Amino acid sequence: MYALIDANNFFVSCERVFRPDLADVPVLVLSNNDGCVVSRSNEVKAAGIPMGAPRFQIETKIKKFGVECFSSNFRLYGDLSDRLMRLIRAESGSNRQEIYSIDECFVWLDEMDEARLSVWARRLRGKISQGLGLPVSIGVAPSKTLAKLASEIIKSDPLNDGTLVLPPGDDERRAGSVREFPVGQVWGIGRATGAKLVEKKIDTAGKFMDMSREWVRANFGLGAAKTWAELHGTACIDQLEAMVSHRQILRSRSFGQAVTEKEQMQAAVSEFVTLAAEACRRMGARANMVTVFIRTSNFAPVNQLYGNSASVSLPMSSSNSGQLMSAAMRALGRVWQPGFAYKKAGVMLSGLEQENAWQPSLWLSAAAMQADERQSGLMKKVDQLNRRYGQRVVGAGWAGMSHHPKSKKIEQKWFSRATNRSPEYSTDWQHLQRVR
DNA sequence: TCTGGGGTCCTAGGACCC
DNA sequence: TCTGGGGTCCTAGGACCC
Repeated sequence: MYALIDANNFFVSCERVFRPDLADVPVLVLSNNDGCVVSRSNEVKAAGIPMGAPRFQIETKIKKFGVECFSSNFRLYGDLSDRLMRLIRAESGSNRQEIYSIDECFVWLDEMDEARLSVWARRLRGKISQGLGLPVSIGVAPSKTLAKLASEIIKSDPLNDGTLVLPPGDDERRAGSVREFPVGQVWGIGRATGAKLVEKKIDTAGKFMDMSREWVRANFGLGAAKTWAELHGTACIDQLEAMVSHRQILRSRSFGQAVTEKEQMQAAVSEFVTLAAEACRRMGARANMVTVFIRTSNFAPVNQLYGNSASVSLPMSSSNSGQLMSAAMRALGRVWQPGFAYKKAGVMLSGLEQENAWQPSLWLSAAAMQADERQSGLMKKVDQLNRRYGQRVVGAGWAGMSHHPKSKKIEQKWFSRATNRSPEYSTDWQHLQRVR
């Protein structure tokens, strides 16, 4: 049996943990750069503000309903997520948890009777509420897709205790709320497949389940066929699927103001390289390819649209900020075109291999190997310093520096806008909540 | 008149998830 | 004026081999 534990309106709930005065106030959280809505309280949903709406299109509703708007505070959400996952792990045993996203995880359970499963779920939900103040929905079922569906059903029903168990082989129960569930909202059925199904008059999970598996496979591919089997109670999404090591690392941002100078773009790209390289080292990996992409606004007039990317392969894989940086700068040089107003850029590391199992080139000299080891040692020290004394005490290239290496001051136009970011209550001593 | 059978690898694009 | 930031997997088609 699988349990899915899913935090309700996660980012909004994180803000409310430290702002109990907002418990009954409509609250929303905006994406980076204060661009789009990424998390909504139930009141905001009820007010008809859709997920992903750009802020400037909903100004009147924000005023009308008195909506409290937060800029995103990912250090806060990340820290509360860590605490949530640790608490769940402590309650369910190690090796039984699979973290699926920042706000949800699966837990693998032994088969018990329905009543005991239900008690287990309610107890866990209570502990999370008491320990962290976060509301969660818990679905328990014989497949991940059904567990997820159960949590969705129960989340939208305010009159229950936030947990729902779908026991194996219980077709009677599934005949009700599961069968009526809109097919387009089933995990694994997205917009495109959902629309095609509805066109064929298959608009609920039940009608989808009534089709033959062969038909689903032939018309919608392997993914949809797996979803079909999972809905029928056959677990076929691999237990460890989400746990395999990462295949790529991407760091990108939309800019607060458009960037038109190459030096500005270099500063931004070097910041993204630094972030990506840190993430790479944190997961004990090395990369052998660096990709840089830059682009104008998607909403720019056609003759002012431009976007391009370039990749540079490294002679040997690396997690060294300096080496990745010089590769990224070469890639940027290939795609940079003057005369455009750039709104976004990013850096991707791929060809990842594990540090303890990386494949050096056959022609690599002993001296080069030694140099690589020295560089790795240097990076470890840099990471330690930054962890201990704060972000970017030590950096490479232009990362996070307000000055160009040639000491020419450059304005950091590309920094994201964040007009209403909450404090880092749980990760920064300076931001500790004051109790009066 | 007739035009094989069996593979691998890479890439771009689409679809999906949060 | 203003439109996010991460990821994964599958599929089709092209290029190549014998």
